[in-house]
Amino acid sequence: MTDNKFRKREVMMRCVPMNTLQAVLSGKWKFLILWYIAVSKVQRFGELLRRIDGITQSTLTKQLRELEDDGFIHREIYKEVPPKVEYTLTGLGKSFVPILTQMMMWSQTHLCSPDYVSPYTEEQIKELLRQ
Amino acid sequence: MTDNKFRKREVMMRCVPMNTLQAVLSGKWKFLILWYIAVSKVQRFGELLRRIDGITQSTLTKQLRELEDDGFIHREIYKEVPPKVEYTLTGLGKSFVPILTQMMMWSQTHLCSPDYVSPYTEEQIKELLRQ
DNA sequence: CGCAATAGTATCTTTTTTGATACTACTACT
DNA sequence: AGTAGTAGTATCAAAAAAGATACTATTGCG
Repeated sequence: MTDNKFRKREVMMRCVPMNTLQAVLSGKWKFLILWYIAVSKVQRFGELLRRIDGITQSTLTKQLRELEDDGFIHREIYKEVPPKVEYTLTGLGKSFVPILTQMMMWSQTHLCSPDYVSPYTEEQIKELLRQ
Repeated sequence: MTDNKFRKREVMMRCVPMNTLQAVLSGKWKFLILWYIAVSKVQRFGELLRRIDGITQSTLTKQLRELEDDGFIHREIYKEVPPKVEYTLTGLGKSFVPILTQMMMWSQTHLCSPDYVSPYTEEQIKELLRQ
């Protein structure tokens, strides 16, 4: 699976940037999943399922497949028992992290209550903005 | 309608930033609508309908109402015949424009074909990043 | 009078997305 | 032999989102 395979190829060809982005990352979970993978770098399926509040197993599976098909994440299967699968960001995925980080920060200051305390350290943020 | 009225208040109270943002701006059209309003600053209903490819009138109405309820846009009704309604960004909406702009630019370089030519001038981009 | 123009609303239907539930495979451990 | 643990799949159901269609109001114009 390379960074150049997209589910919605037609959209990409005559690309209108916002339309394409919207087509690829719309839905209820995509940003959240990318964010959780970005923050902890490597994620196993079960851990994502536990962390992302409210998502079901089948939905998570589908969303991860789509993100993989669209080139945002890589799925590494370890031939172990019990099974182990790790999800990591691809180059494309990593390049999107600074935007996710800014979205998180924007939401923090504009949507969350004023006394909200960020769970992320400044160093963490800096790193997320860099990658 | 102020910047502090949200459709999904419960989400905001115990705010987990990415969750809240996702809850408020998910769906197939929100980013696109905000983007079109941001780029041309003031928009009439019919113009948005013509510009946003594939959206239907009833869907556009619904999405605009939600964006209004969530404090991103302002709806100005002119008591004229035929009717005239203009949509503009609120303070909250404007504060989100730099992120939209970066999303657009990211999509341009990472999703669109390499020979894609941006329809936006550098000055326009600069201004969009500032506001 | 009949029509155009604009921004809708009100219903109903379809499509898409998400969820619930049950099931599988493999191995180690008790 | 039965159970736990992981990452699923398969099927069906429900909910949410989006779309189609018909309708409204107002006024100026021919």
